[in-house]
Amino acid sequence: MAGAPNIREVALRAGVSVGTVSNVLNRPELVAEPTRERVFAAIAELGFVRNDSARQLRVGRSRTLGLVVLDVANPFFTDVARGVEDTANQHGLAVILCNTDEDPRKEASHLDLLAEMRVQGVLINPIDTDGRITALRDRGIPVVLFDRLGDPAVECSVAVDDVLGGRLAATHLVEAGHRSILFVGGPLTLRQVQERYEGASAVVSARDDVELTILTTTALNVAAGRAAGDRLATADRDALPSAVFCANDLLALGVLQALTHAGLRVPADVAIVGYDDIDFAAAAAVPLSSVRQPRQQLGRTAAELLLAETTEDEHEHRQVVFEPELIVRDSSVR
Amino acid sequence: MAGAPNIREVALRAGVSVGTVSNVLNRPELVAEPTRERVFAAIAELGFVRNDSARQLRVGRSRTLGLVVLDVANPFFTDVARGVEDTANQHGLAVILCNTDEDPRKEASHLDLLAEMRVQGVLINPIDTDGRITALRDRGIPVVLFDRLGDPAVECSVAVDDVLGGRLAATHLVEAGHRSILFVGGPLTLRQVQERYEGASAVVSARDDVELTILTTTALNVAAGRAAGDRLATADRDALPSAVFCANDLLALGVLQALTHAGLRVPADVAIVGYDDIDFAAAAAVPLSSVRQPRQQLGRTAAELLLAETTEDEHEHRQVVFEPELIVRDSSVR
DNA sequence: CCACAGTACTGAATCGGTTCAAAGACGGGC
DNA sequence: GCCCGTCTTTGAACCGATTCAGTACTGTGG
Repeated sequence: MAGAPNIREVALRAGVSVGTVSNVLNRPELVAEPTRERVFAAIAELGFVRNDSARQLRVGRSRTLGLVVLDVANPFFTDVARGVEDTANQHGLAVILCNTDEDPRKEASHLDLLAEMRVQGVLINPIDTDGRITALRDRGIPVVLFDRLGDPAVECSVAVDDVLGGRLAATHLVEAGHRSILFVGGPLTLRQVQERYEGASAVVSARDDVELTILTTTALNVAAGRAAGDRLATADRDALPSAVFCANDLLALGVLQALTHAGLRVPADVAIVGYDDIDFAAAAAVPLSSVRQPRQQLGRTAAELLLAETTEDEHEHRQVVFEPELIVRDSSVR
Repeated sequence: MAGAPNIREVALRAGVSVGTVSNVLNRPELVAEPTRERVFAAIAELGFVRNDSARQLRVGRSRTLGLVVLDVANPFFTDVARGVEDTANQHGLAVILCNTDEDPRKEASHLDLLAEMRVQGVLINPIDTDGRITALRDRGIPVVLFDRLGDPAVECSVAVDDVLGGRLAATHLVEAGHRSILFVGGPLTLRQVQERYEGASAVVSARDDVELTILTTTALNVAAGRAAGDRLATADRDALPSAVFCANDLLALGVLQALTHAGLRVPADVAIVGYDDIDFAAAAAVPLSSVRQPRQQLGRTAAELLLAETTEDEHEHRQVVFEPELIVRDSSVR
C-alpha cells in the first residue's frame, strides 16, 4: 500500500472513477474545474506517480528516443547529444544514450534493448548497416542516421560533408607548402574515416609533387593517438612526414602529446590538423587547427527529422548535409 | 499484424501455450529441449521482440537504472558514466543518462520521469537535496549519491574527499611559494565546490602570510572559465593573484586560455591548478597540474552499491570515500 | 496394481493505465 | 412539461507478458 498507490486508489480518495483520473492526467480540459482540483489534491496526498509501463502498454509506444553513439567520452558526441536532448525535451521525450565503443556486438545488443522498449525512434551513427536497422524499421520504429548519409528511399539522415572536410584540410596543408602528409585514423570501416581520407586523397592525387600515406588506428581516442604519435616519433627521422591530418581531434591531441613528449616541435617539425573542432582543440598545448562541424545543430536536426517521421502522415525522407569549415590555429602554420 | 507479433502468435505458431513461450524466454531449463527449439524457431520466423512494458508492468520494476549528472559535456562525468555502464551491463541493466546542467528544475523533471519509469535505482550527483530524493526512496527506489557524501542512516554514497583535494592543491601552491591564491569556482551551492574551497581555506588560514580570495562562477565549464580569466586579465595588474586554483579542469582550461590570450604567461605570471585530471588536462597548452579522482571506479562502485541495495535482504548503507591525488605538471611549477 | 514423485505443459488471473461508448445532469427553447 | 444539445462522468474492455495452481503423463517402488 505504502509502496505505490495506483490510479484506482486515487479515484477512490477523490470520489471519482478511474476514467476521470486518467482524463485529469491526459486531457484536463475535459474535466470540470472542481473535480480536477479534488483529483489533484488526492494525487498530492497519496504521492501518486503514474506507472509508465502500464501507460506504454496501452498506448503502444513509449515517450523515449534512443541515441546510439560510438563513444560518449568524445566531446563531439556529447555535443550532438546535447542538441538531441534539447529538441527531445521540448517535445516531452526522454533520451536514452547508448554507447557502442565502436563494437558491433554492443551496437546490436543496444538496438535489441531499444526495440524491446518500443522507443519512438532511434538516432544512430551506425558501425555496420547490418539487418538490425532494417528490422527496427520493419517493426515501425523510425531510424535516422546521423553523421552518415543513408539511402534516401528508406531513411532520413543528417551528415556533414566529410569528403569536403578532408579536402579542406589537405588543401590547407598543401598550400602551406607541405609535400608529405600522413593521414592518421581508423578503423577504415568507419565511413567518416574513409571519406575524410578520400577528400584528402583527391586533393593530393591532383598533383604529382605531394605524397599522402596512411597510418591506421584501432580507435578514435586520445590513447590511439598517443600510440600513433609514439610510432612516428620512434621511426626513422627521415621518414617523418611534414604534416599529419587526423581523423578526429582526440587522435590529434594524442599525436600532439606524443610528438611533444618526444621532443619534436609542432608545427615546426610536424604540422597537425584535426577534425571536429571540439572545445579542447583550442585549448591544446599547441592550439589545434581543425575542421569544424555544427555539432549541436547536427543533433537538433536529426531529432527534428525523427519527430517529423513519427508525426507526419505523408513522410518524405530527407537528407540534410551540412558543410564543414576549416579553423586554422597554430598547429599548422609555421 | 506485420507491426509486432506478440507472445500469443508465437505460441500459436509453435503449437504451445503462452505460458510455455514465457518459460522459454525466462526459465528455459523448465522446458524440454524439442519444445524449446520449436519455440525459438517460431520466434525467429515471426521476428518476435518481447514487449518490455508488458513485462515491466507485470514484474513491477524495470531493467534500467537512472544516472543523473550535472553536465554530460564534462569528461569527468562521462568517465564516471563509463564505469556505471560497465557494471550495469554486466548485470543486464541499461543506463538512462540524464543531464541537469546544474539546473534544479531539470533535475526535478528528470527524477519525476525516472520515477514514472520505475527504474531499479538512481545514481545521482544531486544539486539540492530537495524532497524528491526522499520521495523516490519512499516509493522503494533506492538512490545512491555519488561524488557527494550522504546520510549513512538512509543512503549509500560514494565520494572522493574534496576537502583533502582542496588541501592538496593549496599546500602544493603554498609550498611553491605562492602567497596570494585565487579560488575560481561556483556556484557555491554545489557541495563539491564548497568543500574544495574549504580544504584550500584550511591550509591558508593556518598561516598568516598567505591570502586566499574567491571568484565565483555561474557554472563549471570552459566558457565560465574563460569569462573568469578575462576578468582577471583586464583587472589591475597589481591585483593579480600569483596562483589560481580552479574547482575543476574545465574552468582551469578556460582560465588558461583567457590568460594566455591576454599575453600573460603560465606559470611565470600566474600558476594554475585544476581538479579532476581529465584526459585533456595533460594535453593542454600548458600541461595542467590537477587533483586526480578515480573516475571510472567511482562509477563502478556507485553502481555496485546500488545493485547491492536492490538485491540484499538485509542492506546496510555504506559510505565509500576515495582519496584524491595531486598530479603536478607544468602549470604550477616555475 | 496402486501410490507417489517428478517432469512438462496449460490457461486464466493479474499488473495499472487509457479509451470510448454510453449514461447522467443540466439548461434553454418552445 | 418535453425535447434536444452540451458538458461531465462512468466503467468495462483492452494492451501483452508473467506467474502459479492445476492437469497430464511417465516412471519407480512396494
